[in-house]
This record gives sequence, structure tokens and C-alpha cells, in this order.
Amino acid sequence: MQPLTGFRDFLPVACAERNYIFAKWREVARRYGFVEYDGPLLEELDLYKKKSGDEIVRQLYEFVDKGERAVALRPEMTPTLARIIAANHRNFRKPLKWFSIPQVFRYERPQRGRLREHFQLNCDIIGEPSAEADAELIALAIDVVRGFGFSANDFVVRISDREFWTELLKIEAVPSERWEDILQTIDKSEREPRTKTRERLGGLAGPVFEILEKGGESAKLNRIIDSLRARGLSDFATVDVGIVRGLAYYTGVVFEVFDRAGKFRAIAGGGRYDQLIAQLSDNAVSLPALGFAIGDVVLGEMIHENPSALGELEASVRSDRSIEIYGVIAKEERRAVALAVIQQLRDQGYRLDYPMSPTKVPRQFQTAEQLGAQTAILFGDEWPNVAVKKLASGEQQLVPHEELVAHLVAHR
RNA sequence: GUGGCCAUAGCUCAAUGGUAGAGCCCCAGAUUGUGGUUCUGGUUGUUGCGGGUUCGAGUCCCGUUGGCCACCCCA
Repeated sequence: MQPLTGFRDFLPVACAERNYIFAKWREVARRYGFVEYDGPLLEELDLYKKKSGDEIVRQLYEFVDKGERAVALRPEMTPTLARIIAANHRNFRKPLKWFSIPQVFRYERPQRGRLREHFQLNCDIIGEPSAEADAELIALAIDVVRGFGFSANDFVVRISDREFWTELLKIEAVPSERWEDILQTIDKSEREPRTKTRERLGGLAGPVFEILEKGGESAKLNRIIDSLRARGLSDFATVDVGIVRGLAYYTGVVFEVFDRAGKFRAIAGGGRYDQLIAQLSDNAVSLPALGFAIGDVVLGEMIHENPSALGELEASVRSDRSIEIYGVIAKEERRAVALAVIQQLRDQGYRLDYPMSPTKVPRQFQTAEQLGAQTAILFGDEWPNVAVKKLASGEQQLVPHEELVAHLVAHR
């Protein structure tokens, strides 16, 4: 009995790790004034076909439902967001800053850092054309990764602008149907031998290599870098025109986040998609937009290989799982009064556990320890007093049960 | 969709073609009211599944399923 290929069970520790990652994502996104939204897990297949073409269907988790509708599990959040925005944008003052933590799906063979399902933080800014929005989004991406304990020695954001390439293609009068293919080749040029790239580019190879070597510079990118510098974040970013990104809908600035050591695949990526909302709404609505996504799988791998980031995660996991108090029922005849006190403490918000069947006292202390309790409260011969024991120090004192809450609050 | 490696107890892993084991975890006891350390004892297997070779297969061969990794592709 196993989960389906590429899908994960989240046992308590894994779930606590996930909670830690989600909590950090939410915290940082909110710091930037983003508000959370969500959408359906399942969408019409056409939503993805319209944007990316039929060939993407090969990688989609898609099927025909009982109503004969062609549907797909969402492979990414952006089309859903664009759909929601096209339908609802009049209700909101621009610009919008929205985030979501969807689980997304792809039908492909699992490999390192890549499953058939993962969670990703998606942050998008809608209705803001200025480069300051690109800078704001990139700053957020940096702070999201920083939030897990990483520094400028650990990761870098590589920023580019597709317009470097689309301008060239215009000048060279390349027919638009070839653009996608050429952008893909440039995107891949870092990972492939130069001769192969040259072969694919043909006559464009010369100017493309020239731009790749010279690097890019533009007023727009300068403004973004200046904005990051003003925030003290310039050490985390570099301009790299080799970044193109695979998705067809990006129109301007694009960026990807990498670990400095180059051990992992890209941990986050995003960019501007000014035409997508118009495209999906058949030109009913046109709004400039940009966004980025960071997934839980690669990020999790990276955290696990960085001692200090791992330490922060483990501390969070411990406290997420721990109870505060264990009620030791030393005499079964005290069970009823113990339950009354336990209920009272739980009403006060304490996380508390106790044995549900008669259990030897040493065993109960072991359980208390194992559950991470800081305090044990003994119900036994001392009644109407209870013994309050601090498990870290071993110190123990008798407290009248009606004074217990006040005592605990005072010694928290 | 293509290729490579792997599959033994809940977990990590042993076992020249010759009786399937260890550590950890879990349970119980030493200790009938005080934890983290000890010590003792105990449970757990269709060796992924199906076939073949052999006197004899966890071990060799074929198939299959699953996992990992790479490619394709990329959220």
C-alpha cells in the first residue's frame, strides 16, 4: 500500500515541515501587503490549451469527467488567477497584490526535486506597469528565501528581460512563429554545447552569442537593480540575459532563483505576463501583470542541506508537535477530578495530553517526555493538591488544584 | 515517452548457490507513585510479484510492478 507514483503522504513530521514552510510563505507575503486567495484544483482543459498550445496536454493530469467535460488538474496557478482577475477585477482597486499556496500537478516521471504534485507559493501583482512592480516582486522573492535562513552566499536571483531577445528578433525580421523556438534555444544554451546552440540558431547565432557575452543593460533593468540596492538587497541579484524561462506567456522581465552552489534546479521563478489576461478573456480585459512561484520540494531539499536553515526548521517542527503539559494519573480513583482540571486547562488554551487507559507512572513520564511536554501534573494521593513538575529541571511542587491555572500562568 | 541502477523485518542494512540475521523502533519486565541512562526478555518476513535454471535460489536468468537517477520537458 503506497501512494500513487509521484504523490506524497505527509506523516506528522513531514506535515509539520510543510506547515513551517507555508507559515513562512504567508508571513513574508503578508509583510509585502499581499492578500491570500484560492481557486479550484480542477479546471477546464481549454484554460491551459488556450495559453500554451495542445502539446502541453502531454504533461497534464487530464481526463474526461462524468459530464463529458475535458478537465485537468491545475499544472500552475497563473491561468486560474488570470481567469479570476478577468472576471472580477472591477471589484478591486489597482494594483492588486495577491498570493496563493496551491497544490499543482503534472503527469510526468518523478525525479529529484520534481514529483507529480507539489505545493507552491504564487505571488502576483496585477495592474501595475512600472518597473517598480518588477523590483517589488523580486524583492519579495528574495525575502521569501531569506526567511528560511539563507543569505546572499547561499542563493542568487538572476534577472533578465525577454525584450532583449524580442527586440533582436524584430530587428532581424524573424517570423513570429519561430520566436518561441528561438527563445527556448537561448534558454537552454547554458546547459547545451555551444555547437548545438549555434546549429539551432543558424544566422542568429552571432548576435545572440554577442548579447549573451556582453550581458544586458537597459533603463528598465537598471531601475530594478537600483530599487533592490535601495532596499539593501542588491547582493542577492544579478543581471543575466541567459534567463528566458520556458513558459510562452512571459512578455518582459523574467527571473529565476538559484542556489549559489548549483546543486539544485531553480528554486523559484517568475516574470511579467502583460498579455495573458487579455488573451484568456478574448480581449475583454487587459491588465499588465507579473508573478513568481516557489515550490516546496526543491526549497525543502535545500533547507535539509543547510545546517542553520535545518536548525530553524527543526525547532519549528518540535514546537509544532509538542504538547505543553502532560497529566499524569497516578491513581485511577483521581481520573474524574483529573479530567475536570484537564478540561479547565485546555479551555485556557494549554496543549495537554494524558493516558486514556490505566498506565504505570514511569511509563506516563516517558510519554510526557516523548511528547515534548515541559510540565507534568500529577493527580494522586496529594489531592486536593496536585504535584506540578518541571520536566527540564526535575523540580516539583505541590499546588492546590484551584490555584493551578494561576500558578501555571505565573510560571509559564 | 527513452535509458541506467536498485528492491531482504515498521526503519537502516547484513547473509561464497547450502538452516534468513543485526542494530534501531515498538511491547513487557527489572522499578505495585516519578522521565531522559542502563539491563533482561519478546513480536515482526510469501526476501516486491510471476516464471525459469539447479539436488538446492535472497543470491543466477527472463518477465512484471514499484522506487531512485538521468534524458525529454519544465510549474
